[in-house]
Amino acid sequence: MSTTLSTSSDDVVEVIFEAILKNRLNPGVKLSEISLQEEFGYSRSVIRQGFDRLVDSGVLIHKKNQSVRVACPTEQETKQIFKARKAIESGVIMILVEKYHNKQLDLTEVDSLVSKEKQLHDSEELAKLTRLSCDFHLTLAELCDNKYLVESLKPLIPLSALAASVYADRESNFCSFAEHQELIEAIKSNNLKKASDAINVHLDHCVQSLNFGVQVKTKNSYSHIFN
Amino acid sequence: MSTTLSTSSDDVVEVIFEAILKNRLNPGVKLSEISLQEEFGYSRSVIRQGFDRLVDSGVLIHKKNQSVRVACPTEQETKQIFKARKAIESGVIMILVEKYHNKQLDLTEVDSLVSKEKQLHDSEELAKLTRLSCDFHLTLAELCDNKYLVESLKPLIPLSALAASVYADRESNFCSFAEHQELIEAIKSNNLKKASDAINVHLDHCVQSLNFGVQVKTKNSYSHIFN
DNA sequence: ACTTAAAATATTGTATACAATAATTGTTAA
DNA sequence: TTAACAATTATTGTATACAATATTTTAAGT
Repeated sequence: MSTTLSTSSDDVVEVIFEAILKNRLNPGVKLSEISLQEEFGYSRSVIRQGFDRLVDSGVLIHKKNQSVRVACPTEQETKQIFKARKAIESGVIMILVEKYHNKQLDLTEVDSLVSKEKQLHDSEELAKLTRLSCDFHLTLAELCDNKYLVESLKPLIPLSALAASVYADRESNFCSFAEHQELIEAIKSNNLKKASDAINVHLDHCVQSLNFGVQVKTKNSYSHIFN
Repeated sequence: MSTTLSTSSDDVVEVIFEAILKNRLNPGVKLSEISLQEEFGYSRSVIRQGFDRLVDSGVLIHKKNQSVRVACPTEQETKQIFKARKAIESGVIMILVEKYHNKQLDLTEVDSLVSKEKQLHDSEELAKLTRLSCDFHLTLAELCDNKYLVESLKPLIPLSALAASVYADRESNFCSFAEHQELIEAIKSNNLKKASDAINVHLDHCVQSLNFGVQVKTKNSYSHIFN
């Protein structure tokens, strides 16, 4: 839930979210307040405000008297994240089906998102794809016109991206645009059951595509990752 | 999502949540940092950290350069809050039905919560009832063993309590313990459909019991509400 | 070379100072 | 009395200082 009028710490939150979605900030990376002070031009207190909010959402981890670190979801946490997403996003889809049925829903934005995904997929630019597929899920939530639902989902998206950056290998089809397309078609078909199944299957597939056997490796440097 | 090791601002968050659930802090009440400084014994920076987190969750409202205020959900916001809850709590119930079916769920805690609710209802101590019915819903979420789901639901509970304190009149049966009992029975019957319907109907009833015609009145003083 | 311990450095936790802004009070005029 | 405006007070937004804690480096001993 953002403050009614934007404050400086919003920048910090936004930039770090963005860096995670762009795969610039990797799981486990340490972020010290004074270092980022130079990066942002704000004083430590402002940086810290942003950190606190990110810690609250689970995207940063904070142990007392230690620097915050980018979260590195375990296998169990990843499964929890997607279970929570299934709950929230099932609700999102239910609302959207109803809205669509009542002709109160404009899907052109998501349609174009999906076709952009297809383009990037075909041109094999995988780095940017993560970003787009995150946008897809968040945009669906935003179309519900329910800020509480959006705020519930919001932290789970970068967390999912972090999980993917740890456990998804190159050839794994982590968050398939084809399934996004099917989901939209299901909504358009006014078929609640079909749409509901589609989102649940899609999110299950996300988890199934991950390889939890990999050795988790964390990086420590973070220069030039915020622009 | 709490910090891994607890910090001082946790106290602030906890105490304010508590005060709302106990109906001590009413919607619209202004909270200044320096005033609460004396109340808590922490310095302004710590109070502010707590405020920031509560603003993030939507429980406090913050406009730039003005004191934070306890949220006062509008009719539309209240409906959004309960729509979001339906999404999240439907997911909660699905998980619990599965867990119960696999004999991995111990319901004694919620059973005793419901019977306490019944006792309070019979003795007509309505003030404490709000607190218990909030606990009921949060406890169900906690039984899922999914911190993300719990954190999604957590801010919606005090927001619901605030909505109730504005729109529920004395005789309205806002969050009926009888329906809580039915919900638990449905889970125990291993009937997913029945349980899923029960939570949706219950949350719909909560909204329907509210009277949005009332004149919203906000208080301004807040002495002796935190203990 | 390797381990351990101590010293030095860096970073966080909290309090506080000061400027910018909002809220309040007081005064004057109609 | 009431309304409008000015002066005062109170409160927030941000930066910074200092103590407490963690991390890193250095040095000594084996």
